[in-house]
Amino acid sequence: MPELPEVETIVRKLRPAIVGRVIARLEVYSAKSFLGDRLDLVGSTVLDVGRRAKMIEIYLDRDRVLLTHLKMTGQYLFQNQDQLMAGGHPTADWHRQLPGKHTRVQFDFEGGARLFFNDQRKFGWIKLVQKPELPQLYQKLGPDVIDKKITVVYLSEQFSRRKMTIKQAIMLNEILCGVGNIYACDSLNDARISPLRSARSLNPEELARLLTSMKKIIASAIKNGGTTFDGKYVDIEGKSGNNQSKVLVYGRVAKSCYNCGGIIKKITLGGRGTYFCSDCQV
DNA sequence: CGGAGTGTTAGTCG
DNA sequence: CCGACTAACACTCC
Repeated sequence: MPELPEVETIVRKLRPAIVGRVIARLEVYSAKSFLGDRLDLVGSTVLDVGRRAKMIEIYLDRDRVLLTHLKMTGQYLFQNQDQLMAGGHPTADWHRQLPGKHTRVQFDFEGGARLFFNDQRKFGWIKLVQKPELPQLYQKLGPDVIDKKITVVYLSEQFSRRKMTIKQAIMLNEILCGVGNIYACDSLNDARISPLRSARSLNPEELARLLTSMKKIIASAIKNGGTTFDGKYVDIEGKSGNNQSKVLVYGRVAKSCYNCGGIIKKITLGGRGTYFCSDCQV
């Protein structure tokens, strides 16, 4: 269930794996997982792989883009048959049967490599769109949290009109993209700000602290290859990330806060589990 | 067995 | 405009 660091990790591994490959076959096992007209996809070449917010962009020839949102349980898994036949090492998930129970879409490339879109809960999707449609599709999205456009002045202006809590506000995609539940909780802990504060109540000094924390937490999670709980996020080889050992508060209810030793509490905000330390987060 | 919870986000309704 | 709530779905945990 990827947030920005997990999606970014997938994109970085997917790019060298599939750029230049030609789609030889497409199999859709779950109709609702593939949106758009998929005629003429066979024979298309992958030109590049990118990311916007938590979406993966697979650029094809003829100005087409396969846009993917992994939502809660989506995964891309890549297997390279020709490398195996040439004596390469099996990938980490080689024990995994692919296509499997949760495989919703399968791409076969010329030469034998295959890309699987697995998604247990079927919230995720792959959508075939035309490149010129992208700006329209992204219209309601704020800048990525790591974008230079996100400044204290920008956040202050955006939050001033909102009555919601600061935690809900930093997860709102129309303001800024890429901060999901884990990193929202952790950023607030790092910045020593309570998730229960109203967004408009933060002063510029607190906003600056929060912004620094969000960027730091996200960058560190990318460096660590993302956070894996229960195997729900894995990279394209089926491998878990390494950031779970670095998590500050998410999922650590009743454990002690690394800042101050206080006991971490769990509450619900906007229907999402929210972990924080009421001793040092004020 | 029933109910709650899960890393997302659109949509609806007041 | 805003915010509260729900649905989409499958599975695990208590």
